Amino acid sequence: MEMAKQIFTFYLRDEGIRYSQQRECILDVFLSTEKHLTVIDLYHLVQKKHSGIGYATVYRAIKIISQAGLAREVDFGDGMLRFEHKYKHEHHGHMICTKCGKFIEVVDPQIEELQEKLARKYKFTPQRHKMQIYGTCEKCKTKV
Amino acid sequence: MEMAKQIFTFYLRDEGIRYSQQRECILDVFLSTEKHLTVIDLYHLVQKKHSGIGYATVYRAIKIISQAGLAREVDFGDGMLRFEHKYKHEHHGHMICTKCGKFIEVVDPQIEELQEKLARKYKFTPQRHKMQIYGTCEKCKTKV
DNA sequence: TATATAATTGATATTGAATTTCATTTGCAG
DNA sequence: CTGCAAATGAAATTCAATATCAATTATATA
Ligand SMILES: [Mn+2]
Ligand SMILES: [Mn+2]
Ligand SMILES: [Zn+2]
Ligand SMILES: [Zn+2]
Repeated sequence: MEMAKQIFTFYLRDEGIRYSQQRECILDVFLSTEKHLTVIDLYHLVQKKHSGIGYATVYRAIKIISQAGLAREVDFGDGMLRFEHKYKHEHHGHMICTKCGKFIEVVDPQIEELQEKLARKYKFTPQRHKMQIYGTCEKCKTKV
Repeated sequence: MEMAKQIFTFYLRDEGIRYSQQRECILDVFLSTEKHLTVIDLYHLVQKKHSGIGYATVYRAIKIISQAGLAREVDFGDGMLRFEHKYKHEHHGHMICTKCGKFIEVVDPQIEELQEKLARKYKFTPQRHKMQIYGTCEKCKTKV
């Protein structure tokens, strides 16, 4: 079994949360894509495998998957929360095209370091951070 | 008249948007505080001066104030959009305490420069960007 | 393995901020 | 002034997030 599923199984056990086919299916579907999914997106994907699984179950499952450390919530400011992989995916920022919605994931150790430094300066204990650049991607730049 | 109000007046004229007592009052109230206000916050403050002004008018006015370049929308991820001053306030990130809600405004030219560099690297034309660090402030660190 | 029981599920209801609608009011050009 | 389009304020609508609840199901234990 892949490591991500192991982590999930152990998390369930540790927290006294029950295993269920629904939760396994939802995790499988989530792990099988690298997209930044909204709950509705994930629900539609899950429907293809098991049309009986309800929206509320998907909603609750992805929350648990997040708590288990396998997903990270990302907010692109468009009114819907998204979920992306967290396990074996290093922290990154996003550059989001305001025209086509496409985004680029960016990693910059220098920025990360400077952020740590800022936190130290203000005696702030950082837990998570967010870096987003909104603008126009190369393709959309040339469009009218 | 202060410059900010000038800018607003000219923006209204340029856009063919009418002047109104309500809009002026809402702008005055907004300019008179340095807080990060939600629409409801601003509405309550406006109520103290002119109790007849409705929520929808405040909502519409702060949007116009933003468009005029006097306010910036900030999203601390708690489900309510906030507005802060933009005019004569340099761009900054936020460190937000997840325990008490307090936040610290941080400016780091090095990070800004690195972000520009990242954008260039991906041929991305940046319009605005966001940097937020969530964690625990000095006071809350010691609490249970 | 059968049973008790507490967690989970799925349909549905609720919440709350954002946004829209619309009848009335008002700014302002002529 | 007057006419009329824009603005206002109350209320309605939207929609994602979250809660509710009766039916179902996983799992501990006898
Ligand atoms: Mn990502
Ligand atoms: Mn600020
Ligand atoms: Zn684009
Ligand atoms: Zn604090």
